[in-house]
Amino acid sequence: MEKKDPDLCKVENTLHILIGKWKPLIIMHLMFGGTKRFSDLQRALAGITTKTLTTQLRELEEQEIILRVVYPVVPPRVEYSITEYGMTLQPVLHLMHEWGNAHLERQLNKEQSTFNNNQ
Amino acid sequence: MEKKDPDLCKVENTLHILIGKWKPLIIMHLMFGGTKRFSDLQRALAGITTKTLTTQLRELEEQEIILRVVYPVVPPRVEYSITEYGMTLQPVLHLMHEWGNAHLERQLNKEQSTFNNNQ
DNA sequence: ATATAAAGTATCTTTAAAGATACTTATAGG
DNA sequence: CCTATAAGTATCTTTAAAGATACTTTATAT
Repeated sequence: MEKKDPDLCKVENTLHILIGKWKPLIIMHLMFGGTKRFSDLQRALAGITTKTLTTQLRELEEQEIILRVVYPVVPPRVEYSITEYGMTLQPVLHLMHEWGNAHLERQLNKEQSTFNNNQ
Repeated sequence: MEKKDPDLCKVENTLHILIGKWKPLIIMHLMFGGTKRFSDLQRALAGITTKTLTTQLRELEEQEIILRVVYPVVPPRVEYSITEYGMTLQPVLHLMHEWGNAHLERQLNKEQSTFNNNQ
């Protein structure tokens, strides 16, 4: 990027962590809501299936963004939390949030002015 | 995010702009390489098909991230460039690049230590 | 009259992500 | 001994993104 060589672009690395319909939401729930159980997350992410949630959590765990702790009890108890490393994503997510918010407002304004022009 | 309400999370707005196997690369080419013709981009993004390139460019144009200028000549000449608004993505991409780069190095170190442990 | 060039369209096929649904496991409590 | 419970698996189907390939347009140079 500094060398103006897009082949050296590492943006995809970050994108790869974040891509997945539910991943940003999962990360933010754990980042700001603290430790959560599987069923807590499933409740919070209304509409996600167990299979999808499992897949997303396993991928995030593999990347060491989240931690999975299993308590050997019956019925099972599994707790998910953000790792220290996962927390390093916070500034990135924050900036993306800011830009995304501004982008949304821009789009609303655009629609509004289209509406006005059609009056 | 500030209110710790992930439903208000706007990260997806940004992600939506960036998602697409080639979009970050297209944006960065135009952001750092300046105005480019369709065929320039196709050459730069080795392996992309015309259909895919067209789709990605049209979506970015629709979001006003890039500008498409058609010169009415034969054979056609079409130039793509980043918009002023598109340039506002630069800090976001920069941070994503930094994090992605660090993440890559971390993964390489991890592999290295696995290798050492297996010696 | 024909071939060429740039920037696409139009279709069809492949692949990957996500969703729906049913099943499993092991034990504590009634 | 039967049931309920949490955290999943296992399969199958749907949907969306991307890729492959062939075709189109039209003024100009040959």
